[in-house]
Amino acid sequence: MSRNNITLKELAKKLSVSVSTISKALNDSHEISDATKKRIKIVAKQHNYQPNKIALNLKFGKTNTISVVIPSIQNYFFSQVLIGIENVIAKSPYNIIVSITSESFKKETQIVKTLSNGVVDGFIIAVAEETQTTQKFHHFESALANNKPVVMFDRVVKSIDCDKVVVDDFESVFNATKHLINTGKKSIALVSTIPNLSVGKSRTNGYSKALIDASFTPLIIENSKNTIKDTVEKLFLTKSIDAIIAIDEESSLAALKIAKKRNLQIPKQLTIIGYASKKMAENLCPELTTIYQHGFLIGQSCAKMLLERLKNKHKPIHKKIINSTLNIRETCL
Amino acid sequence: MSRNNITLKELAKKLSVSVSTISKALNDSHEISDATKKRIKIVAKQHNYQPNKIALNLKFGKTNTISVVIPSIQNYFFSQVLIGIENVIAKSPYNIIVSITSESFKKETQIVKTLSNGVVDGFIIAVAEETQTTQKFHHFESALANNKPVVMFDRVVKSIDCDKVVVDDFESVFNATKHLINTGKKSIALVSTIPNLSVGKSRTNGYSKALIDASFTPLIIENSKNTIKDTVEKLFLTKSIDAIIAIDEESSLAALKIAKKRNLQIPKQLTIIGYASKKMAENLCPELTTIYQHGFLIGQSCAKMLLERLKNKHKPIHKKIINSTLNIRETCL
DNA sequence: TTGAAAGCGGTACCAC
DNA sequence: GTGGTACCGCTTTCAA
Repeated sequence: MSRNNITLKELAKKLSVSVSTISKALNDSHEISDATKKRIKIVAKQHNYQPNKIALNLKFGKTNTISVVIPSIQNYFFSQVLIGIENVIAKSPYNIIVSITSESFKKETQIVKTLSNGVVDGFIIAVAEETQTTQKFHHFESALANNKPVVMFDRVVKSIDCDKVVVDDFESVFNATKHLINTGKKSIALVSTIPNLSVGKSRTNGYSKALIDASFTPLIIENSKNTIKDTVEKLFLTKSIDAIIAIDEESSLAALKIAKKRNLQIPKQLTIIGYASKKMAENLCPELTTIYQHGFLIGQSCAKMLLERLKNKHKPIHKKIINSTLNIRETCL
Repeated sequence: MSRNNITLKELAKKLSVSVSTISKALNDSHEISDATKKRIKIVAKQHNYQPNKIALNLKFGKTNTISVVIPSIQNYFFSQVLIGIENVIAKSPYNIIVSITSESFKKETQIVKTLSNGVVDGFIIAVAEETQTTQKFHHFESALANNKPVVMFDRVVKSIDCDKVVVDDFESVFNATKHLINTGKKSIALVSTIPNLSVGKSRTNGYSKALIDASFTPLIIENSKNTIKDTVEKLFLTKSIDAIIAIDEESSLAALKIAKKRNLQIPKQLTIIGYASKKMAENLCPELTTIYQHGFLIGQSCAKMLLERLKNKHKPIHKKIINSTLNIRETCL
């Protein structure tokens, strides 16, 4: 295990020429004679010279790196988005660094503040749950003030003036609920473990609106991921339900699991529409009807928007909406 | 949207003191009077001064950042490991940047080479599939030569002399197969979509050894993720099988799906042992018996090893083995 | 065609 | 207690 990379200075000494000559030669400047270029390049290769990125970053005040900040990596949606971002950025001169907040406000602020100070050129962010509950957004303002553009997706902050890519959460759940009503369901419950998230609220609102429009009373079951199964079990004991909208993966799995445990016939006695990855949905039994959010597309859009913004800081702020689709599978007819 | 962060120099001008005074004051040097410190700190806070990380990195020749390179983020195992790494690193002064190779050799070399040049202080890597097939490892050697320690996990390279954390792939599949033999299974097939991976080979070898030890003939079904279902279907048509060992998630899901399609009674007519995330395994029906790899622990071990190595470059190379456990669920008695 | 030197944004040694 | 300056590794302008 040897020392750090060889530097220009060391090469210069070895070759008895100046540092600037080396630099120019390696960058194929016309100022340098072909002979010297050749001589220098050979020695550089011998020593496996690689320019120090950090020095370049400092020199040019940019790093060609963008930061992707997501609350969790265990979440199929966020990993889909990440792949979409990757897909676009890989074709650009930029690199990605991914950070995970674990839904923590403190981690999020720390990450954003650290990376703002010269480490990255811009951000793609889905806001942590804790940040959405505390409603403290100073770190985003500071990044923007610092000339680091931000693109928010899915979990966005209304009051922050930046590019955004969002899902039609309200509409998609509204439509799904209407679909259930139209197929004759009389008692539709909503199950959620994400009441604190903006997306959870929008989805719940969409559900409520559809029910109220049809003169039904909303029945909203909210609880933590740990206790949601028990809560669903209680629901079945106390109410007679013929359909469930589960607005996150945990809720969806809990609803299906408990329904099966109680030997309910699906979808005959109970219809379920939920959220889950394609892989999960297709391997459950019965296969789960889902509201599919096109994470890959969302990621692509975020990346494109950020690249645009990095090119042109002054174009107007844009908010893009990506529509979800209802993927009908066995739990729903 | 204003300019970049304010610099020490600009602060110095505003306050009519020297740059060094500002720097010392903000770093609470005893050389500076309390009055001046106060004055400077107030103005610094007003202007939201944050030291430029890149300048510090260049100055000190280290970045307090470590790179985690994984082949895929869609893979439950790698995300488990990532959480484990996060868990340890979060308590250290280091930051993590995550990069995804998508199993591509080219991406992997690009990532490692780019980050080696001053961007990170060390690596935690699971080698890409393509790298394992091409058997080109120069980028790792170059990182090590560059004084950037590397910890490999799961997908490791024998010939590279670095710290490693591996799973007992051979033994765990050997034991699982023996378990099946001991419970009276006569015709045990192995299904795989990862014949090119070192871990796939080890698992398959473990299976073969157990069968041969018991004087059975191995029956190995290998194919791509896209076509594995068809291959399994053919298997059922041509052979009479009473147990399957599926050594990756795709294979496991395919085996279960096709078995159900053919109305085989599980585990009565067909026993299945596979690989899958806990969440997936518990929500399949019947629930899947899995070989569980303790990804979180593996991640923690990797992180601890790298931190140790960064502290002490000269301690002997270490290879740690994390044993898997067989999580018995409904597909196996 | 080559080299000297300034500068990117900090820190720290050494004078004063 | 405060300020000047060299240095980290590189690029680039300007002079030779």
